[in-house]
Amino acid sequence: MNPALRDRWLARAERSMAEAGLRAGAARSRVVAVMAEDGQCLVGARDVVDRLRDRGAVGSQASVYRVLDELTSLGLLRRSLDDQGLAQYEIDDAAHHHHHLVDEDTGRVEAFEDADLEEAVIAAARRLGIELTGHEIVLRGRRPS
Amino acid sequence: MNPALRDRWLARAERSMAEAGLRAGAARSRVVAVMAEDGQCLVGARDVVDRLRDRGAVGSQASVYRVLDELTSLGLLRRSLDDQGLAQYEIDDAAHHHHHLVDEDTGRVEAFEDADLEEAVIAAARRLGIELTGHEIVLRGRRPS
DNA sequence: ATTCTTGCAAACTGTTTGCAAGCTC
DNA sequence: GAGCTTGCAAACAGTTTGCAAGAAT
Repeated sequence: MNPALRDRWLARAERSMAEAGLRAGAARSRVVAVMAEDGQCLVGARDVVDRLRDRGAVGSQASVYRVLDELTSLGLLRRSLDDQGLAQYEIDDAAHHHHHLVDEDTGRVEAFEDADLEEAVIAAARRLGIELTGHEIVLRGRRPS
Repeated sequence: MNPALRDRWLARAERSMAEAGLRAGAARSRVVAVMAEDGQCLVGARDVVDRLRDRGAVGSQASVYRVLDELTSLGLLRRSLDDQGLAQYEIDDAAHHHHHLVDEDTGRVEAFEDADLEEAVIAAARRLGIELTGHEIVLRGRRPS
């Protein structure tokens, strides 16, 4: 977990929520706090629910899902689905552009950045004659032991 | 739709199914036929169901889902999920390695191949120190009009 | 004749929604 | 005090599964 990123995002989140007229209710505050810490790479919506319920911090999963959805609409989170169709979220931060690496052995997902790969994507888009608006890359593999 | 690919896949499908002791029931045959034609790029499971039901070719969606799942287990199809978590399938053919390009305007998905991009992926995996077992790339963009 | 396949309907699971009570500003 | 938030429970949708009737070999 990257503390600088966490704080930057928290600051932005607070600003965005205030601007949108959203109040600091219990569920919302807790979800934001969890995402700032654990949402720097993909977290399952279910995991967020469980983490908050274990702590007794949030009463219902509906609230968690609702807040995650809201934060996504505000551009604070990015939503995706895992292989099984379960919702996952991660912080949406312009300066933290990254892709995902899935370990075939453990199933664990981690983030990576690679400037050359980015350039290759841009070059490919040019060859295809499209104006690129986004892209996602998932690498699957194993770490040699 | 590429007829050569269709025929190659149909032949392989027939062989694999026979080897597995699967019989040529109505539902299975129809699903295979549809996938050979329309499954060269991602098709929604639901679309397959609808297409076959409109034709009166298959009585229940359960059969379609079952067959799609079977074909995936046999390595004949590859399964994924769209943005909304709906199941999608496409032909799994070694010689037809491709990625996907999503048109931001229409939402339509099409396949593309790009050798340089493939190399960039391999190079990135090497830099990351992983043994690559697979990868997926989704490009989003729009075609300049 | 035997075994696989199909269709039906019910079950399942994660996610979403309606509503009344509670809390924030 | 007004109106946003929350929690509960019920609804939802796509997908999966159990089972009895119907085919394929």
